[in-house]
This record gives sequence, C-alpha cells and structure tokens, in this order.
Amino acid sequence: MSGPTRIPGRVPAAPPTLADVAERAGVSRQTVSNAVNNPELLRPDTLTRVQEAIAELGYLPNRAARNLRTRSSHLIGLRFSPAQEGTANATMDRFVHSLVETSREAGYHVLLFSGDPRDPLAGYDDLLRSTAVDAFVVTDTYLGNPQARWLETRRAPFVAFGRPWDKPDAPHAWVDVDGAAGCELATTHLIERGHRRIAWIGWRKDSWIGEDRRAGWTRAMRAHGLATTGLASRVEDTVHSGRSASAVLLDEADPTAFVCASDTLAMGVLHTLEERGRTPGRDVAVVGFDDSQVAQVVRPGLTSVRQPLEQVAVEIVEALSGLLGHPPRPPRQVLLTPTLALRGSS
Amino acid sequence: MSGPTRIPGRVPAAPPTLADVAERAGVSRQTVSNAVNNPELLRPDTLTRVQEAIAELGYLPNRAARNLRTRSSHLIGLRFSPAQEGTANATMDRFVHSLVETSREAGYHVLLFSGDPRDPLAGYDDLLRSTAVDAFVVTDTYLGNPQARWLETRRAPFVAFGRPWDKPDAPHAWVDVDGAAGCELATTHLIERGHRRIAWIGWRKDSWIGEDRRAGWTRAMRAHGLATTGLASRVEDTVHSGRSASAVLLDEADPTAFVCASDTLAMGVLHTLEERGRTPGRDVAVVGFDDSQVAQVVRPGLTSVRQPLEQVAVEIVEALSGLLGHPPRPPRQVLLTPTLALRGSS
DNA sequence: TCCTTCGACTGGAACGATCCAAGCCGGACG
DNA sequence: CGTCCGGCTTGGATCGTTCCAGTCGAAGGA
Repeated sequence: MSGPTRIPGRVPAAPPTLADVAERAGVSRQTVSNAVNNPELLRPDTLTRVQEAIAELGYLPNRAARNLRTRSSHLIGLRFSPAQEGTANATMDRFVHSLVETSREAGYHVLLFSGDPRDPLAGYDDLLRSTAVDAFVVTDTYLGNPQARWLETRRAPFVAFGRPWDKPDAPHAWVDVDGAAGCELATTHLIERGHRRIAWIGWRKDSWIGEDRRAGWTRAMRAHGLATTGLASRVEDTVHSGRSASAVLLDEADPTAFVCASDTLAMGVLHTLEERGRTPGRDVAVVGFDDSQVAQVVRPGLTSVRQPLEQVAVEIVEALSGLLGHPPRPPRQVLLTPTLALRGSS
Repeated sequence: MSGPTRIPGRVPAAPPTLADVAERAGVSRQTVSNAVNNPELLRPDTLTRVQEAIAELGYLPNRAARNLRTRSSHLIGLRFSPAQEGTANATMDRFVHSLVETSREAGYHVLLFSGDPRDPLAGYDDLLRSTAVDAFVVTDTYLGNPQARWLETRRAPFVAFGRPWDKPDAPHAWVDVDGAAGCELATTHLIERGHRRIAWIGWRKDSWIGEDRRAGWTRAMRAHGLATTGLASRVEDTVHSGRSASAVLLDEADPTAFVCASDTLAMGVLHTLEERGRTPGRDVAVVGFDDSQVAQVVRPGLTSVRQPLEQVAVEIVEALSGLLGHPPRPPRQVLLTPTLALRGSS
C-alpha cells in the first residue's frame, strides 16, 4: 500500500529521501547524513556504499528540511534596485552576477527582494522574521544607512557594499571601493598626458561618495602643484547637468580635461564637446566613473574608472561566511582600489 | 530550566512560533494556523484575539517549516546572466526588477542562480532535486532551448521569456515580445517621416530572434511598396560590425535611414555617421532595439524599440501562479507588443 | 577475565509548520 | 429528555533532515 500521493508516472515522482538512501545502502538515516556532511566519520567501505546509493537514486538533501533543522537557509538577501532610467549607472548588473557566482562557490544562493525606494527598511524585516535568509547584503548606503543600524540592533548578519559614511568607525562588516583613489588615478593619468587645467564635475555636496571622489581629484592636483580653484562644479547626476556644467566650465576656466563623478556626467561633457565641434580625446580629454556599457560603446570610447566588482563580491562573501561561521569571525572592513579603463576620450 | 540556547539579551531572541502565539491567545496551534491561512473558519472574536497575539509577538510563520510541510518554497528560480561587456544590452536589469516586484505581490521571491554559460542546463537540476524552488523562469532561449525540453521531461513548472523558436507549438507556458511588430513599428515610423531607402542591420541568419525582427522591417517596406534588395546586412552583435556594415550600406545603397536589431548595432551606425560628418536624425535616421541606457544618454538620443518588460513580468507571474495553482490552469502563451521610444536620431 | 576506551553505527526526538480525524458544545428536532 | 448536526476547536501525526544519547563489538590494559 504505497500512499495515494506516489503514483509514479502520473504525478512527478517524489524525490528520494535520506531514508530511501539508507534503506538501499543498508544503513541508518544518520549514517547517510554523516556520509553527506561528515564523511570522515564513516569507515571507507561504508562510505563508498552509501555514496553509490546516493548516486544511483540521485539523492540531494531536501532544502526545507535541512533549513528547518539547522535554522539556516543558506540564502543571502539582496534588495534589488534597478538602474535609473536616463543615467548610465550599471553597477548592479555586474555586481549581482559576481555575487551570485561567488555565493554559489560558498554554498549560498542569492534571494532578491524589493522594497519601496522611499522606505529603506521595507522588506528586510519580513525576511528576517520569517527566517527566510541567513544574512543580507546591503547596497544602497549612499545616504547614511538606516538599514545598517537597524540590522545591527536586530543582530542580523549583514555586509554592506559601501562604507558607513555617517559613522566611519561603525563596527559592522563592509566592503567598499576607494572612489578617491580612482579619481586620483584618473587625474594623475591626465596630468601625465600633459594636461594642467583639469576640471571636476561631481555631485552635490551632500553626497558623501561624491565628496570622496572629488577628494581624489583634489589630491592629485595638489600633489602636482596644480590649482583647483574655479575648476570644480557640483550638480545633479544627469546628462543634462553634465552638459551645462561643462559648458560653463569651458567658458570660464578653459580646462583641457574633465574628470567626472559618473559616466552619466561624462556623457554630458561629450555632448558639450560635440556641440562645440571639439573632439573628445584630441582637443579635450574626458574621464568618467563606473565603466558602464555606455562608456564602452560611445565614440570614441570613454575612459572610465572601473570598480573591481568581482573582487567586491568575493570580499563580501568572504565576510559573510566569516559572520555565519562557527565560530564567527569578527567583522572585517575592506577597501578596494579601482582601475582605469583607458579609451579614446583621454 | 529554559534550554541553554535561549538566553534573551545574549543570543538574538528566537522568533516566536505558532505555539507561542497559541499559548498567548489561549487557543491551539491549529487555530492560529487557521487564523493565518483560513481566517474565515474562525469565529470573529477568536480571530481578533489571535490576531492581537500575532501582532503583539510580531509572529511570522517560519519559512522552512512551512516549506517542508507544504512541499513548496514560494521561490522562483532565475538564472542570472550578466550583460555582455562591450554591448548595449541591458534588458536583464529592468526585467529582473519587474519580476521581483511582481513576484512579491504574488507571494513569491526570486532566487538567482548561475551556471556555466556553455551548459544551459547547469544549475537547474540541483535546485529542482533539492526542492529549493517551486518553478523557473527561463530567459536565455535564443538558441533553441534545451532547458525547456529538459524541464518538461522533469515535469518542472516553468515559464519561458522567449518563444520556443525551434518548436513553435510547444505546449509549455511562454511570454514573449513581438520583435517583428517592434521593427515594423520602427520602419513605419521612418516611412512616415519621409524615408524611402531604409536599411536593415541585423544578426546572422541562424538567430531566430534576428530573423523575426528582420521580418518586421520587410513587412513594413513591402506594405508601402518599397524595395528591400541590397538594403539588408547580417552581422555579429558588436559595435564594430554595426559600424562596418553601415559603412558598406551607405556606399552601396545610400540609405537615408537604418533600422537595427539592437542598440549595439545602432551605435555602430552612429559611429559611421560621425566619422563621415553626417548628423544622425538630420541627415540619416537611426533606430535601435532595446531602449538601453546607451540609447537614452547618447547624443542626439537614439530612437529605439522598447520592450514592455514590466508587462512581461506581470504575464510571467500570472502564468506561474496558473501553473502552481490548485487546480493548475493550463499553460498560456502570450505575445506582447513593444513600443517605440522616440528620440533625436529619427 | 574483566573493565575501560574507542570507533562505527543506530534509533528516537526535535525543528515549526500543516493535515487529519476526532472531540466538544450549543441549538434544533423528534 | 436524548440524539443529531454543524461549526469551532483540539491533539496527534507528518514533512525530511540533523542532533543527541546510546548500543555494539573489538581492541587494549590491568
């Protein structure tokens, strides 16, 4: 009398369970469990017998049961925000892929969730309370990050992609890319190319990231004894702002090169140059930030600071497995250095 | 003697369980379960009492336990492939966000996994056998799709984003965007603008999607009694190919407009025009496909066929809940019509 | 010989939810 | 007044795994 739910052929055959494997291998359930999780506990001959049974039945542990027993889901929650329309930002795509890939190697999967963009906490609470994820990767830390503080009080494991700007010595784990170093790299590259009047177009002053990137430009200029006065502009992150800011700068300070806080702004500069009949890369150099697809396909190719997102993912997963390990390792803070993708615009 | 694992304050307090709620409300576990899943079975006063207890304790059902019992995870698996470097393709980002959003409304979460790009089946099997996901969304159907056939034999619920080109009457559920209609829309738009010699740059003949889009161009041309001979080119999906193909076409057929199978190819056309000192939109019109970020920020704005990805996501989730419902609804096939995002290039 | 130690394996309990069959209770009916 | 019925409620079993406390037999020491 097999139960009415298992009629092979009609209903998809139920996947084999530990008990099925145990029966086939002539051992107990626990032994099969050990064969899977602690193979060194078994005598070699028993181990191979069990492994054969596993292979023959195509057994794979049931996630739900394992999760229930171990109180962990081996899932990492990531709030997925799409790139804004009309900008060149495309970090998420590359980052998410790297994260998925790296997580897999560490035995984790990535669970996406969404939330009201106006409420940074939306979504986190439910997943946590229903024990749906083991940890979070928090990405949108650009304006303070209430998420981090909230997760800390909830004692929920998480790693932030982005520094806690509002509280630099916050103890939680984070991984970030040194935007200042990136812009310094870009500026130095331009100086080496012979440029002296290098302008900066960045974001409004309340953007920590923007100010950080700007500091890289300042640092490089100062290091080479070059003046920065009158050469900086701070605007919204749109193509249009980049265009008008560069037009003003060209009129007032006649720079021979631009370093921008984003590819979006850099595109604005390219627009201005085109309007004025000046060739990017020959007449005026332009460097963007993020190495977006736009930078790669636009003429003549936009030199851009490229974040090492693959390595960011590796470090994040490393930090996560530290937090979730037994015993847990203390949270780490990692700052990575970006590279410069050289193209025709410089 | 509370067990050693629950020392409030030191260890994060364990989330409340069904039993905790039951005790507080003075009812049995089953009653609480009913309050959550079948509230209409309870007497109104009992219901409110239970709901108060739930609210006070902040109870949320444990996912693992629920999954184990109901043999479903409320997770949808999606194999996440990143956009290729050097192209303008950016469909995934927008689509994934829409999917996450729509799934949430239907009570599902999206689980990302990755796989060897050379092995289209990698990843699916493990998730299925370990009952980690309830269903899949299959996206990369551009060259036949072994995934679909394989999932069918496994009787695994899935919805494809993309038609089964190699087997048009395959019974599985799919949602797709009518690329032919999109290119017809684009071509007709150009014809209305007065263009007569409109060239096509598409993908190699073995691309079903490419041939479908091309058919839209042909259809519009024929409908207006315009010749197509010598006006079509089929190449790889790279900016470089688009550039050289358009150069050849300009030399040999002198078209006044281009319709391209992708924004990447359209960017190639823009490059050629710029090299030759001809202004896109004024001298020669260009239309791309996908409404990528590139199309949005490049000068003078690239007119492009925009896939209704938000609606695709809605239809996919609709189809999924059909497949997973009780009783399941038969698989649906849905073809959506894209729109045209008008910009300066046409 | 007997006791201890140790490695290999076993059976029962538990994780926290849902399904199932049975129980309780008040009202209607004979 | 007893019985039946239907609406609510209940306790027990169950999903498939891992944890825990043991059992068993062989080896080693006194």
